[in-house]
Amino acid sequence: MKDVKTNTIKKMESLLETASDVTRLKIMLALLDDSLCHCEARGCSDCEKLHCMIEKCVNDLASEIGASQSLVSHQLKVLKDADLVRTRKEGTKVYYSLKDKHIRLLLGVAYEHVMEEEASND
Amino acid sequence: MKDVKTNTIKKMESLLETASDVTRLKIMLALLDDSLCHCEARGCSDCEKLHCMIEKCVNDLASEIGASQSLVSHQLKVLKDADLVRTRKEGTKVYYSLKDKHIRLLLGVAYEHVMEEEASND
DNA sequence: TGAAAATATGAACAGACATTCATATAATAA
DNA sequence: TTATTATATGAATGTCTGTTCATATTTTCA
Repeated sequence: MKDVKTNTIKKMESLLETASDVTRLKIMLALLDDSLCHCEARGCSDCEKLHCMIEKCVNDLASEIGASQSLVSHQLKVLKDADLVRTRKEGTKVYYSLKDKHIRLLLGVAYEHVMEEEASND
Repeated sequence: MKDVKTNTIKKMESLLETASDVTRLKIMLALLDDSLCHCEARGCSDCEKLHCMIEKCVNDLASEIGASQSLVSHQLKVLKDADLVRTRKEGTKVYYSLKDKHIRLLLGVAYEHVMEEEASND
């Protein structure tokens, strides 16, 4: 990890920057929900036991996290442009899901860090 | 991962936000450098094989990443306030090191995501 | 065709933030 | 003490970004 190229660091910044927003985190956590896994039915290839990927449309995400349709759509565009989510169109609806296991890992690491911090002190 | 508390999400945002800056990433990557490990000599307890933790003082970090002393000090304060680094004072010098393995993991996941992305396309 | 549903987009504003410059503080040595 | 080294801090500035509101686009169905 010694000589990391400037361009690589910029891409790391972009990834973390995109992930570091409450609204976008709520969206991604909603897409990380492990209680509603339909991976097998959808033929998902890189499903993991506890961090299973699901997909939800814009309005459902908006009502689930309690934000306006416009805001969610704006932030989904940010997530899409940064390649953190993928889309699937069906009629008038657009279903969003997390891009790959790196994103799930990133959320998992951040989550565990916060949880351990909460458990240890303050 | 279904019902994540608002406060937990805010802490996740704070962690990721703190990590998502080129200058701070350069600093942390400099502290992740695996070629200068002195962990055993320092009695480091949570050292890992390839991601060994080291410590460096402010001026050394500044010259290593090519930034001003003031900027590095400012950003180190941000990292310290967010609990991503720890400090050790020795005379007039202050040595900084990464806080724990979660931070190393976070950097590792972000790094691998970018590297795989670079390898696969664009 | 027109209406309705779902999503996307553009403009605008307020608040936050990274960087620089100058200066202050702390610790050591002479 | 004074000088020097190392680090921290305050103010100022320019830029970026999250959110809202209004509106546009796209698709389906009658």
